[in-house]
Amino acid sequence: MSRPLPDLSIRQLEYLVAVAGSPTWATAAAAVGVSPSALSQGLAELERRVGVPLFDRIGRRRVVRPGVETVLAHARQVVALTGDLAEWADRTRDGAIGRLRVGMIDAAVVGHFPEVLREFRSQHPHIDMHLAVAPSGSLLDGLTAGAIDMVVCVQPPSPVRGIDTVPLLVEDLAVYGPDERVDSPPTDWGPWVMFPEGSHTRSVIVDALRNLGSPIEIVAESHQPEVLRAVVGLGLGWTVLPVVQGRGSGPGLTRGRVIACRRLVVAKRHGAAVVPSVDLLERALRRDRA
Amino acid sequence: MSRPLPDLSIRQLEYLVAVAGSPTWATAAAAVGVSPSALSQGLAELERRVGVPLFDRIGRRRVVRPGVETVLAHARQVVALTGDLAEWADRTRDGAIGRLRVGMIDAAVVGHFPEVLREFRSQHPHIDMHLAVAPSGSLLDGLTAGAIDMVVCVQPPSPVRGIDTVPLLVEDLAVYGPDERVDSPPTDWGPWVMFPEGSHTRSVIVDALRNLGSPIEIVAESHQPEVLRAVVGLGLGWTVLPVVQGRGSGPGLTRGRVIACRRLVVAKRHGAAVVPSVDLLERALRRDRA
DNA sequence: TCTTACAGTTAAGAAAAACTGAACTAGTCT
DNA sequence: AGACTAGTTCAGTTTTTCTTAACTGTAAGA
Repeated sequence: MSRPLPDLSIRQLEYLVAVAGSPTWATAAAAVGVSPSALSQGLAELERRVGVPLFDRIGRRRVVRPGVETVLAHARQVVALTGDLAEWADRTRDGAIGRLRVGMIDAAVVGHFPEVLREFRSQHPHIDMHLAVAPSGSLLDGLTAGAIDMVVCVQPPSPVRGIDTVPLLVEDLAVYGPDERVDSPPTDWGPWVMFPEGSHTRSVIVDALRNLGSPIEIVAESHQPEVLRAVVGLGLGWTVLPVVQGRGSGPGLTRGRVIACRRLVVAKRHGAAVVPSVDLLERALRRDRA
Repeated sequence: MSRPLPDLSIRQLEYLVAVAGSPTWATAAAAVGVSPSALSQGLAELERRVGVPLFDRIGRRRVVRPGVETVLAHARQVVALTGDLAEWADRTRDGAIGRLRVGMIDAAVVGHFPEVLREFRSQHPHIDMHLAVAPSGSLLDGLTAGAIDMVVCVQPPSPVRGIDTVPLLVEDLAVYGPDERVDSPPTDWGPWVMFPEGSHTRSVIVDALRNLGSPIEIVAESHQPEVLRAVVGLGLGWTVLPVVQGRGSGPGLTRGRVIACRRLVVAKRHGAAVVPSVDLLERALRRDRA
């Protein structure tokens, strides 16, 4: 049943609406901002394409025939819908509305950017924003799968296919131990309580410790810094944490030297279109860093 | 508020709908019957005009972004509306539906074309038909005013500005008198009961009588032939009627010679578009005459 | 009746848009 | 690696649409 649709242009439908609402075609032409000739030709073309006579000549002017309200109604409706779409596009383009699926690691959410996120939320209430907090690896999985539009995570040890990363900030990783032994030489450190195997941060840490000559014995693992801190507090071992998550020292938790740093990046799908709302958030994050 | 609307073409919206419903753009291109290249360029243009990114690249294929359902919904709606319009146009074009405002003089309705009208009505039940029955003069007024699309009436004595007439049929006008005196010489005829001043038929009749040398004294007037016949039956005078309306002779009503003829014409506004439903009726009338 | 003004159309040419086929780029599959 | 394939870009052609200018037909004054 899909015979070729008449290829009416929005422009022509606009002409028709304008003509129906103007005393004379010349004024209608002025209203839509074209020459009377263009209007005349455009409407002739519209009439030809619809294949049904649309106008009557009355004296020296032409009027929309009674009996073609169907067409006129169609024109009005399409023009109105297009107007709505244009408005939607305008607002979407400057980020006033839109959909935003972000993934961030915990440190970014609670450590670095809580204020940025709060402010973004209040300044763009019409952006439909979802925030996924998870380890870098699963965030990047979500990104490739298309469930997330933008990720703030630890720079992957090796580039990931289909994902572009841009540096965002560098943060220090410090040793945390149960007491002042944290100031002893690295060879005396440990055992360790650490992020699980596969964690980007863990690979950074393990590399650094190896370089320092520290023995690497791991007695507990968790993705949650709070858990790691607590375990250290129980005296079961040492850990290495981003300083934003170490919160200085405390009872049973003493901060030692900075032994490495990890790079947080903004990751997006390779070739992903620039979406205003996403772009807006990324700018906000970078602005905060500066 | 009337910033220029984006000039989206129906065609481009069709592309979008096709792409959303096809596994691959190539198949979508085939579905709408254009080359993949055309589809690609068309959609790129659409995206440019809307001003908002519409697609994501996933692997080597492109998919409609989540978040632009707004645009997709708009496209679907407009395409559907256009389909409806196309269907309406098809049916209107071959006269299956439409609006039809006809004016006819009484003789045409009850004398010449009752069968044609009845059949037309039953064969085209979806044509919204209105029939106005009135004297020729007021029908033509209605025609110029645009209230009527087509008129069957007596040919006006002189051409009417803005109205085109095409002959339809010629009918005889006969003298009717109270008794066999109708066969006497014209100089003995009368007095007359006649259509009112201004009637086209009356001017035809008066001309004919004058040529025959009959005295023209008018004692009663009516637009209604039944009334004229009745008045003649009462013995108040003579009349001249189209033979279809004299219905032969009767008590107190004797038919005499044919003294003139009047031309019925089909009248339309000058420059009026050919509307299928109107055209259809006119053809039916002419077919009946042949 | 002649002139003038006006509403809309037609004509000619320029500019923009859309299409096709061919060459090309970049993921995917084997 | 090599063949394949989805989609894009390019070049050239056709189609559409616009502008200006000349033209037709109607209305309105003088």
